[in-house]
Amino acid sequence: MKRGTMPTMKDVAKEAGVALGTVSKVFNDIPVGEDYRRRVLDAAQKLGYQVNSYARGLKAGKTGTVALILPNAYDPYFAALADSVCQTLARRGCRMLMAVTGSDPDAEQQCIRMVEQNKVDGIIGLTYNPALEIPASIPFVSIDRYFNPAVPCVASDNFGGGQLAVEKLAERGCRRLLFLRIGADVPGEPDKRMGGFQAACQARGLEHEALALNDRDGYEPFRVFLRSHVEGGRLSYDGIFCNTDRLAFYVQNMLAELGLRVPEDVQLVGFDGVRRFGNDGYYCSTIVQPVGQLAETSVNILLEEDRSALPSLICLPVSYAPGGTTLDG
Amino acid sequence: MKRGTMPTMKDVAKEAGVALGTVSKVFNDIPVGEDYRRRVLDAAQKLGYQVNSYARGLKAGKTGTVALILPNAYDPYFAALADSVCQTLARRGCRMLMAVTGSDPDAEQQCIRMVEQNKVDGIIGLTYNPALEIPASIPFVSIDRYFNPAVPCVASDNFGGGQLAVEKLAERGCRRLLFLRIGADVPGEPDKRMGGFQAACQARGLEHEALALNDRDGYEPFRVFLRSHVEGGRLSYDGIFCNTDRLAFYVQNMLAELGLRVPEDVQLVGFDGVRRFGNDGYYCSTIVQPVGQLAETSVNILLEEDRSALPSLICLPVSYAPGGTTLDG
DNA sequence: AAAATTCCATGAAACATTTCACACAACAAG
DNA sequence: CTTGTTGTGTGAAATGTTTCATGGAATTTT
Repeated sequence: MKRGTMPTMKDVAKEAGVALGTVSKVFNDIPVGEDYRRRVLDAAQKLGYQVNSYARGLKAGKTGTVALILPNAYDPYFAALADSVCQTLARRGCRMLMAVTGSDPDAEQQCIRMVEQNKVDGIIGLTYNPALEIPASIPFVSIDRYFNPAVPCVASDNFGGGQLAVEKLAERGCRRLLFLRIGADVPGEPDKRMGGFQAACQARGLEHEALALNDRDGYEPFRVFLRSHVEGGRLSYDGIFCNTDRLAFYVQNMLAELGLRVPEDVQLVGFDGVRRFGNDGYYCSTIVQPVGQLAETSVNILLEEDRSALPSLICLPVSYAPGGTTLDG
Repeated sequence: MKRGTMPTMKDVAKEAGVALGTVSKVFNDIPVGEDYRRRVLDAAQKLGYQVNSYARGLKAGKTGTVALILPNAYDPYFAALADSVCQTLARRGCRMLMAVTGSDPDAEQQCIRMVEQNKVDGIIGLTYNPALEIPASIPFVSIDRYFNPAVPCVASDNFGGGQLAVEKLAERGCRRLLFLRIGADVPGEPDKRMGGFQAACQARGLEHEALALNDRDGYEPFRVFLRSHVEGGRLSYDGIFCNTDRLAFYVQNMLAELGLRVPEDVQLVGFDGVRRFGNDGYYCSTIVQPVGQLAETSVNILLEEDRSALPSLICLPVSYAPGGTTLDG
């Protein structure tokens, strides 16, 4: 072994006085005589040997690296997801390659090509391009967006979350509910929140209305809408369900501007379970997405050995967390 | 080329009717006859060829991947940094491998070994283990923590930030200043915020005091301290500088509990420039860290070809942003 | 026009691993 | 004592690149 370079398996083999293949077996948990195993591990320890995962990847095809493709890493929901995925992968001895797309369809496609080139063992994608070309040669799991039965999709139980929000608001005395939605206009699992809201309202015979807008429209139309529904200092609704915590936050400010008190006059429930400073309180009462489970499930499916019968959609249970914008005991 | 497998350079060479080396040159931007270049690119296009960066990494040593090691990905400052680093690297044609440590010294060391094994081209570390063993074989840039002159460290101008906070508070009429600090007790660049605060107060002849606590103590001691400094409904201080936005947020709540109005009775400045929901308003008036520049600078130093004369510490200018907790015009 | 020089495509070797056919030893069965 | 069987270490081949010494063609020089 030359000085200054990293030791190789060959060096370890020589040091331990065993064959190259034996060293390989030891580092791949292939049964080997206990005495041999010891000798190899001792030699490796002494030389400071570490497997070169690029050489391994070249021959074996497996690289122990998984790519996570996200719109961005700063949005707290995405950040929490990235953190969870990274931890989950580490627990399974894998590394995480991260790529951010800025929600740009072309960038998404390019990211996929980029990480594909890097020979990752799989891709977890949180993408918005409905026409995304998903590589057939490499396992892919989608979060929050369903493509087709052949592409496993992991998501929160968005429909159930919509129902849960209605249930909680109704339990707390609300009778006239409003659903507010903002987001991209590519169809995705999160859109089912509205369906759950409507189904639950109908089942309970509650008055309800919905206003669904696109990101491009901004938040102003909500303000206009709310203002036009105030009569005699009272809002026509006593409960509002927003499709994201961020929207709920804006709405809370708008209501304050209109002189309406939350939660006394209007109760408010958001969605996501986003936390202040990443790990502190909630911004509002909210339907919490099981971020840890989303990560865990995605990774499990991605690394599943038997890929012959994978689920096409998995919905994970959401929960309710009070955050001061509802009348909780 | 066998069906179902990825095409290799050899396949491209055969398809294009050129030699293997020629194909390699084309994909490494090594000058090659224009007609050859065309033929190769056409063939690659036709076959859907992509360089196998593991094979490349094996032979060339360069892998086009950089590792980012962070305590976690959900804290908004870290999340913003991760996002910026990822974007900066993408712009330079590199991928980002991310590892989270949970601020555990052992985990930090293990992360380094893990990514080292992955043959990354460099490591950007945001670590807390002062005794961290930094691999000599691989470029390393530290953010916010200075190890020794041989390890380049990139940080905000924390001292200047402390001064700036005092300056802004003084300009807005504050005369009796308080510095509050919470954090780990490993020494790091962020500790200089206090030095800047004190220097600026002395230079201006302002009354001032400081309370520096450890994470373990929690926030309660601050509450006790503040309460004990209220006399006749007035706080002994009219300006508070907190070493993080998060602390400032807590302090804001504590002040409200004490019946003190912000900013009328007490003005408050935080540090970090952390944004609500990752990209919305600030939590408080704050000293903003230049996250984009931190990322850019770190990457530049990391990928610098000539590693003979690297800076040992680079401080980047911070700025002030009003956030409602100060009396700004 | 011949010689010298430049240019540039060529393809074999090297990189660090995994895999697999092989051989050898040990042991059981006939 | 021979034959068959099992178990396990061995080392060559293969993986897809980059690099570099080589040589042939084109161009310049004398």
